[in-house]
Amino acid sequence: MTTPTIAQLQSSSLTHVVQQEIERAILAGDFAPGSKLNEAALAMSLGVSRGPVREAFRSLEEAGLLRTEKNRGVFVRAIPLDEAIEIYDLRAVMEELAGRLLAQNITAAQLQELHTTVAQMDKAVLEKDLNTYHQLNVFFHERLMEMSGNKKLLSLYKKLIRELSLFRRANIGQADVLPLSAIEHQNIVKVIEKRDPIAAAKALFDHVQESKDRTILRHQNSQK
Amino acid sequence: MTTPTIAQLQSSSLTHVVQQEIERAILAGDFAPGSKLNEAALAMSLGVSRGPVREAFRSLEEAGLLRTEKNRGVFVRAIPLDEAIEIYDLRAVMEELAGRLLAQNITAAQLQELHTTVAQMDKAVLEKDLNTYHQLNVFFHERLMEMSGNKKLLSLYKKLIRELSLFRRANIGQADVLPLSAIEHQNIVKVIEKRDPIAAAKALFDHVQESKDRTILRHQNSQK
DNA sequence: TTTTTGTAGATTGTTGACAATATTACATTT
DNA sequence: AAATGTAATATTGTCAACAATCTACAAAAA
Repeated sequence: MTTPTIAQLQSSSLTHVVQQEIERAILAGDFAPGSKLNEAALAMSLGVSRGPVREAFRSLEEAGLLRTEKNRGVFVRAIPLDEAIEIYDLRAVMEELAGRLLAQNITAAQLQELHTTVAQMDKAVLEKDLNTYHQLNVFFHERLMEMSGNKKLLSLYKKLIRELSLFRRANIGQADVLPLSAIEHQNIVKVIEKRDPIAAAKALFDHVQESKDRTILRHQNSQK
Repeated sequence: MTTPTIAQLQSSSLTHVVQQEIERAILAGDFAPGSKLNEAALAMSLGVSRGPVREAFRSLEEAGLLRTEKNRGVFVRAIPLDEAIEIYDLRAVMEELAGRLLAQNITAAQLQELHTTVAQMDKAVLEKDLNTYHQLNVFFHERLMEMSGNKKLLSLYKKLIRELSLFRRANIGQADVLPLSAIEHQNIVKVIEKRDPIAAAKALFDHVQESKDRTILRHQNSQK
């Protein structure tokens, strides 16, 4: 059992706990995009009154995870392809910025960490372990954002990724593209290590564009 | 007196109205950054109960305009210089993206509108009308984002601008830089009109960097 | 049969009361 | 005079009840 620190106790009002739990459930797929969330039922199942649930709803609505229809209720947002593409374009310039900053400021220890992560990804490719690869991929990019030192960039990036996860199967890679993706990651670390801001920015920008194109293709195939 | 349309009535729960009102008050400077907002007093002055006020607080907290301390209350956020710089860097790549998209997709009518706005800005410069220039400047950039066609880009941009307005005096330009700023705007429209995505992206990126540098300088001067 | 209308039930919107926590003012001690 | 402890007050956190609105379904009319 973990003993919460004072800071944790301070920050966790019921509203906050409820918000975290709903967010977790949405991201885990327990609440499917488009589905309706019943205030009273949710409050009951969490053992709280409707107040904190409503407050959590307002937060998650502003965060883009829920959508409210007056007098009808709140629904898990479903991200259409159009919006997913918009998010990818935004993500591309954000990662571009991170790459430029990193090529200028990254430390040796941070570079070492990136190398380790990329090596683990290569291993996952060899073992055709899709789940592990996906987790490492998410971690790699989030870590890049974090290492950039721009906290606003990181928080906005995480917000966009959360929303993107509401686009159906956006994150489920296909086995055949794993080797390609892995090579791109190797290249990203390489140009950052070279301290080449322009190349690093381009490598990350192109990498996200590739992801976007693959997502669009996959979507078109699954439609017909 | 304005009679609200049906659509407005539909969308406006008390929570939403309260949220809009608090946001307006913050942006108008009625609630200064760092100041505490009293739930009960605010509810009373708006003629509603505390519930909707609390829900509005949660939205505005997620939007980055308020900050909550458990059992102590909510405060208007004060953006430190560090964070303002981070926001400028993010804004730069977002406007860069908008410029690239616009150079490829802008219509003749939209170009005409930009020319009109820039002409009005030139007029404001001649008349040394700081307020009008500032308003036109905000409008010009927001309109660029809107014309880019990326709705996510627009909404995120507006969110960042709102937060930036909590950085003290960030938006109050100085008379002597108006001509410089105006020329930059002329150049932005020119390269978009040329349908040169790379030049348009660069022009907008550089323009935001200039704003950032001016803001930092102004901050340093006012500190000492 | 199809459409309309009306009613019962369920769900959300709002409120005021109560509990928990923090702040303030003041007395007491060092 | 400063520091500490304590009671009084004010403020936030949570809850449950009531009001307003929507939904579903059945009955009536076309």
